[in-house]
Amino acid sequence: MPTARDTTAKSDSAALDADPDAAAAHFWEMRLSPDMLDEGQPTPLYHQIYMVMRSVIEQNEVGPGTLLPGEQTLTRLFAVSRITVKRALNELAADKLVSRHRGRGTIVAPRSSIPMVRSSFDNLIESLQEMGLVTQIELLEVGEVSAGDSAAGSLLKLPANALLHRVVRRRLLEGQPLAYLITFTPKDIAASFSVEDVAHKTFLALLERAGAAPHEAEQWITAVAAEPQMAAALDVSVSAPLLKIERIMRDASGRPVQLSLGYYRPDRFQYHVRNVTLREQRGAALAAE
Amino acid sequence: MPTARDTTAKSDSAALDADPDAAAAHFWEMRLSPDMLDEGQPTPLYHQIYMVMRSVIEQNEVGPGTLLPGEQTLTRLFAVSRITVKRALNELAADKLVSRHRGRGTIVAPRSSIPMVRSSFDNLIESLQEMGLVTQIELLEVGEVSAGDSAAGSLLKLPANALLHRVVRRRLLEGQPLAYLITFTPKDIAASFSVEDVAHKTFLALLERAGAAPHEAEQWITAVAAEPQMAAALDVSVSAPLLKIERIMRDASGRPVQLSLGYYRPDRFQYHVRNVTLREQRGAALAAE
DNA sequence: CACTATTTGTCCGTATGTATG
DNA sequence: TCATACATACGGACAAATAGT
Repeated sequence: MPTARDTTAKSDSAALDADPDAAAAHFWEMRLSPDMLDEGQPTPLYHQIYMVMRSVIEQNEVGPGTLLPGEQTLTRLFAVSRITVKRALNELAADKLVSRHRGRGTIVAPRSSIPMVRSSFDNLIESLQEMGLVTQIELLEVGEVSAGDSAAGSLLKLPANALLHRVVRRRLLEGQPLAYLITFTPKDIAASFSVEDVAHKTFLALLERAGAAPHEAEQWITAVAAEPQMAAALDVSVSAPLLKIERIMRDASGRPVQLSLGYYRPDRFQYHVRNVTLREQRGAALAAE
Repeated sequence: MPTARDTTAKSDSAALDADPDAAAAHFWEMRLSPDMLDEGQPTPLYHQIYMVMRSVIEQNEVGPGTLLPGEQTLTRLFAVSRITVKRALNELAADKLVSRHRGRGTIVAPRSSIPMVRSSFDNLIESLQEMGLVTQIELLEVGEVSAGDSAAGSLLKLPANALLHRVVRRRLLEGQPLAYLITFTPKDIAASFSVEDVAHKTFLALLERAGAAPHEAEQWITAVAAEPQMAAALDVSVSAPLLKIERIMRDASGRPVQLSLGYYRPDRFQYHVRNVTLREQRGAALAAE
């Protein structure tokens, strides 16, 4: 992780320890290469380079203030023309990820520093406050849909002519968009929910009041590209990656009482699993093989 | 799901039930629209259309034998020129997802039916076989990196001059790309790993042999956009959403013994969590509020 | 202060790819 | 299929700003 003027920078090579600039150069030589790009892809080269550089910055491989290699150097490292490199760097600048100045170079911009939520579902009682208090809810839509018109109907195991209570909300973290949440509840359970209720009370409380207290839950976690609607609500670009958490909650009798679809900004929310025990962890290890 | 000559086709509208062709037309009218394309994106329009149609086919929204709308119709639905639609359909044909015949139209090809893996880490001993036997591993890279040159070093809590054993692999499911896996192991633990070992044995076995049997694991799950390299390996386009699972494994003494970064195709892998108990589930419910 | 090396900005001409009608 | 327009990518050239000598 080379920093612009960091005389304490270390490296594996003793020769590089003395010279921080050489250490930084070594870092980029190792990190960037022409085979990170693919001519066969329909995506333009400048955007592929943009993706690589953005990843380096967002994954904190280089810190704010770091001087990126010059256009000439990147031209050599990626084996493309200078115009192509320039365009990639300009896209980074347009996204405020770097700042560019003639004669000075391209410098990694300071972090926006919006805190990240790490939701762990094995000890969430503690992070409950972090999650519940620092974040706000915005009610976007309330309405009804036919079970037959929505994939939610079959997941909740309802006949096609049944009605579903549908709520769309947005969760904010420190005033910044965090998640886009769609909740489906069977009409008979949601009959007593008023708009006021939905806007101000938790669904957990409402479900308990309706005599449909959740007893178990099942979740599927995956990644999706942001569709225009949620992209606008979450202030990301269309097709940006989002973490999707689909959850079905059932009551003590096993009847599905709620389906929720949550779309989370990955830069502000991570799903955390810890203390995987040995038995599970053997599975986890195998899955990573 | 309209099928070419399926008189039993159903729809939410009674009027459409009588005419299967009208029902199919209605399906496509609802499913496709110009909003699904983004002129502002660097990805060419023909490829965006290709992605949309491929998704429709691979998600089983239409079955094999289904007649796709003609080029004229797609030209209208997507609001692009006929040549652009033609190119998208030709790419689908090149991928053997459809067959095209003059005068007949474009027909969805029989399924290769790539199953989806649902990795649940609470009962993985059973799906262990599913995961271990049905999938294959390809070794892409083996090498060493300096801890200081990689973010992995600090995560494994190693000094900057320490060495890391780095392995890049690809996991295939039924011959199709499933995951791109990068594994970092401290050099002292990995000293006994040969290339043969890495290519044919599980890391779990190798770690146990090296006296660094994993005892606990911690995971972070998030979504990222595919970089060019992993996009090529996973056969997705650059910037496609991928599920990222970062995992640190520690031995009984708490020392980190391995860091693995897994990038999974969301259409072939989902992280599944079930049987969330009441205490956890109250937290889960709140997080979704 | 000038001089120089470095770095980004701008412009040209050309070839190919993308998209329209 | 053709003609047209714009985007992408290349190589090259020169100008303008910056930092160090």
